Amino acid sequence: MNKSVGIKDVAAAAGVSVTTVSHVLNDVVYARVGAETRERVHEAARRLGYGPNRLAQALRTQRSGMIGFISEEIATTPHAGRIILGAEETARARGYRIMIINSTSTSSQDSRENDVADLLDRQVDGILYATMYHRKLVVPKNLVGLPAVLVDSEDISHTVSSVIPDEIAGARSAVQTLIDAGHTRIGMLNNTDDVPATHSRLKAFKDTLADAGLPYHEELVQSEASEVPGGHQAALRLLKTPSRPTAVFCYNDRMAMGAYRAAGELGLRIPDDISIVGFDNQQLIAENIYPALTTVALPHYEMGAWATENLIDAIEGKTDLQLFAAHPTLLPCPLVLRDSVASPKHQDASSRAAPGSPTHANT
Amino acid sequence: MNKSVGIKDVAAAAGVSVTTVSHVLNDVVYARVGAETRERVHEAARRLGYGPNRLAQALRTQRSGMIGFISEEIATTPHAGRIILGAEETARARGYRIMIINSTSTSSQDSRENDVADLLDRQVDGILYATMYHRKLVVPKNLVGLPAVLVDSEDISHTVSSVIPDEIAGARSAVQTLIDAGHTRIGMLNNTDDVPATHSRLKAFKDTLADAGLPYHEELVQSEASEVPGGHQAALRLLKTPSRPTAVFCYNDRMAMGAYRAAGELGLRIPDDISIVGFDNQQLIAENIYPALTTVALPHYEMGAWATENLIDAIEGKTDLQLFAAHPTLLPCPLVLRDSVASPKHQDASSRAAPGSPTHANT
DNA sequence: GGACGTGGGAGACCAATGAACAAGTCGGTT
DNA sequence: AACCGACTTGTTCATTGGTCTCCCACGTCC
Repeated sequence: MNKSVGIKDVAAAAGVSVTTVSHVLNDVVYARVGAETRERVHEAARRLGYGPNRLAQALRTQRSGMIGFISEEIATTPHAGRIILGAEETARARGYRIMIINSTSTSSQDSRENDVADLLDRQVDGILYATMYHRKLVVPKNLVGLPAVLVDSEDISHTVSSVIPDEIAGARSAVQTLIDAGHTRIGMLNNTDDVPATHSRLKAFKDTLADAGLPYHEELVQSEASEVPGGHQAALRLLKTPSRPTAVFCYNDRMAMGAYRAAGELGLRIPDDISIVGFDNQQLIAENIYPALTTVALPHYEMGAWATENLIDAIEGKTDLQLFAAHPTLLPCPLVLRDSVASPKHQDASSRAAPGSPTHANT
Repeated sequence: MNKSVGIKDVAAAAGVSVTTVSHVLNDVVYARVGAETRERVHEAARRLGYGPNRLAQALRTQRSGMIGFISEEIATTPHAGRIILGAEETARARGYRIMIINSTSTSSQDSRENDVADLLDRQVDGILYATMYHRKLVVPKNLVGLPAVLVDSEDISHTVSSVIPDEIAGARSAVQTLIDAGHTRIGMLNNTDDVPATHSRLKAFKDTLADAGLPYHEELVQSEASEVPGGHQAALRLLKTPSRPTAVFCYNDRMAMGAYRAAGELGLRIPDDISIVGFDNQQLIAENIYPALTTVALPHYEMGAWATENLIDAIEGKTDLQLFAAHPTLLPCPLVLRDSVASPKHQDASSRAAPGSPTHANT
């Protein structure tokens, strides 16, 4: 096409050397250039529509202004988009761009190392490594020593810094909002996978109950696969216990969706007969089921932003990421209030709605 | 850190010149290098873990191997992830990488041009421009003439090639599946926005009815905002008409979700009393509502892949994108069969389920 | 006439590619 | 015996688009 304009075109147009053009356009402090020459250069650059070739620049300065972003399963979860967005926006604000590589949670350690090497060949200044849910992983070994931050996961050996959601605090606030509404018999629908969230959310559940002086019974926690059918099954078991809880804290929004169905089948209205809170704030679900679900948001955007901000600080020598490596940084999980929580009806806990009685369907 | 190895390190290790290393590593056809030397070079490169500096390479060859991806609202729709994934995977398979820039549908024409210029400064070989839903747009003027493909939108002036979903065929197959199940009174819940999909899906609805010799009545189409509440309202109107349809084609899955709620409230079971088909195949909804929703999938992954494949072909001179510019390329929208469609019960159409009768909740 | 200040340029360098050229070998020719 | 290609095997050098470290020319001042 139209041969793109280079610095030498600007130099010729302004009648100066390329060195001078570089000096004025980069505002080099030690450069001594007359005001009039300066103006000529700027004018010529503007007129020709000059933009520096970032590759040539990168080659010389050893700084590409590019950040590699390795993400597992970019597409399987809407959350990934939020992380990318957080990373992209803060990177851009600081003059960096994001180069994306998609990986899978099942890919071999070798292939992970290749992804890193690949990015390194392209001279990225740093690497963001994101997983699709919070977990502990062994990082590719060529990642250590580099400016790098893990997003939504922890390095099992604690050599790479990382940022994760504060599950405990988030789960506590979810349970607390139930307690604050006056509930004293609260159940939980938990996940069966051995991931950090399963344990932290359960621990937060127990601790919050204990702090409030509320009793905890084994049968109040029912576990199943963390999908809608699992939530449905677990909720059915939970809601059929002799002393039915008046509120349920769900491992995630999908299980909560299953709980909605179970409640509907048992003729229980939400939130009148039973309050429900979820986790994850998957908008498509939480906003759209009826009544809208009160849940805990995962700070995906914020994690992407935090990781990028600190990665760039490290790249620019303003921070030492090693300082963060020992412990993951925790970001708050804010409670999102919607319509699925209410005060329990003050009547004898044994008075149950007759199954099959007229009721609104919960969608 | 460890000074990364360059071609000259390999050259030194193998006892040859850098040119020779370049020649053997790139398998340059006209290079005459002895087999033994070749082996020495390969061995040295392997031993040192050499990988070429892609930036230097790009500078010299005027080909960066990078594709710019401008996406509107990366995070607002899960669909964007599928497009990115399709683009990333096919790009990677061909040795290219994706550089992402997030834009917004509200950003000014100037800012769009800046995004393109930005990518150009970084020497991308081509540009993918994706929107979050199918629409017509005026492209940044510095995009024309470049290797570029629009994903999920059309250039209003038809100068840039693009790929979009085949809405018509997709909608037809949705309606047809209802007809094939034996339905003769079919309603539609449509969107109120003036976007291409609103018109194509309606047209496909009417045409398919006509082709099957089925009558079309105005009151069979109810329009509202294309979200759950809109679907709920529109479905309520539609299902309360004197001659209630036995099947409903919904503009999208969110409206279908609203229809589920309306059906539940009216004591209508899906699919026994009413069959429903959606559009979009938003997995979080379609797979999780009860019963699972039969719907039409939008080929996001495929559009990303097609666009990238053809963009790279154009970059490599194997294709002329101008050939595609006049008409957008249509990709099929496959029907995804789940559980929300059944044959209508063969009884008098006036026998209605009594509202409020015992029923499963539809979640 | 040396020191100093001002305005600007030459040329190396970053890590590669690629066109042109050079050195060594060998068989054949005159 | 000397020379002449032809072939093999590598190397030299310019180039890509910038940045950056000197360096130089010219005035001026004391």
